[in-house]
Amino acid sequence: MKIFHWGVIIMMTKEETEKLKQDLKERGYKLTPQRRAILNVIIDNEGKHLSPEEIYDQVKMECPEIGLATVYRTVQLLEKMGILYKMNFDDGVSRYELVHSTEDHQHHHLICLKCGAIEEVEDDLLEVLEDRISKKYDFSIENHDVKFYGYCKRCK
Amino acid sequence: MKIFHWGVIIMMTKEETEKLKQDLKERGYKLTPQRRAILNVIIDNEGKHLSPEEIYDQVKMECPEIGLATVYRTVQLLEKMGILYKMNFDDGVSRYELVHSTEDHQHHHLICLKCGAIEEVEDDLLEVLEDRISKKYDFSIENHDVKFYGYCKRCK
DNA sequence: TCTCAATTGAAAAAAGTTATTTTTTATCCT
DNA sequence: AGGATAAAAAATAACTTTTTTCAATTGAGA
Ligand SMILES: [Mn+2]
Ligand SMILES: [Mn+2]
Ligand SMILES: [Zn+2]
Ligand SMILES: [Zn+2]
Repeated sequence: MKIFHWGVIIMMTKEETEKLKQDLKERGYKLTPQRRAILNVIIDNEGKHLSPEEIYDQVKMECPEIGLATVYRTVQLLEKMGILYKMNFDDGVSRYELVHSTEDHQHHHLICLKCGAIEEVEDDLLEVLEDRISKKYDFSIENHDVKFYGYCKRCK
Repeated sequence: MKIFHWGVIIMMTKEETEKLKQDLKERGYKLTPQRRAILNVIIDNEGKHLSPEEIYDQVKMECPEIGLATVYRTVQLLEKMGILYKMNFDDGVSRYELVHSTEDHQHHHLICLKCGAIEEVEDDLLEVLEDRISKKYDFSIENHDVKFYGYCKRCK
């Protein structure tokens, strides 16, 4: 297992790999080295929000012959399987992160207008607003996408 | 003034046109027929969220020789001036709407996962959440982008 | 009217993403 | 283990949206 100066690379355990293989099999998909490498990169970068290109750059270290199209195909597949969540921070690329199994709604993000840092918000706290919207607009809410733009502690 | 079956076209008044001309002049820009036509289309479609291509298609009725690049340039300019707000509904294009002068924060949107209808939410109701975030994360909030995904009254 | 910077339309380029084609491979079955 | 087969891969082309380039035009002011 490789060690980088900023910490240890986390990888899927044997059990997680088996679980993934099983999930894929149930839908008629295969577990390829490319797919494993891509998911490993995403797990290694938990907390970041990587674009396909960024994933590609990292995956090439493990798997230098991989193609960018394979990364695109894989993240789409993993999103369809509910393993990844696709996000848009209006910077011209799509970004992906692991779905946190503990949360039933997507968490919120704080985006610094100066340095671009993205911070995650633990609290949901939208129950009141969502209840009111459900009733007032007769709209059943399945999920949300909440971003706050402003200045982080370092920039304000 | 043209009348369509779904209503009357709203246009900038003389005063609004003068105000815009003044605003542009202050920044060294000109009020061209193309810019006026583009803004008129956006005003005519208040409540919708038009893409540059959609604006282009409509503007061509008034101004058939206009180029798509001019539409892109103009919406960018109007956004920079605080007249338009650029949004992203993850459908592959950017979309624009008039900034509502009455609201200090962008309003929320309800997006139907079945029919794609987009409805606007009047209530902000994020004060509690924003206060808490400001304190807990030491982050000063300037604006937000809040979307709720679910099923509208017709689709659920 | 003359000047000049701003703006335009057309075309090309860039950037991100998806589709196509051929080759390779993971999985299942004997 | 070996072979069949459907899925996935790489490579490449195509596509979509947006930006840039550039020569020609225009608007505002002197
Ligand atoms: Mn996140
Ligand atoms: Mn709106
Ligand atoms: Zn910052
Ligand atoms: Zn609907």
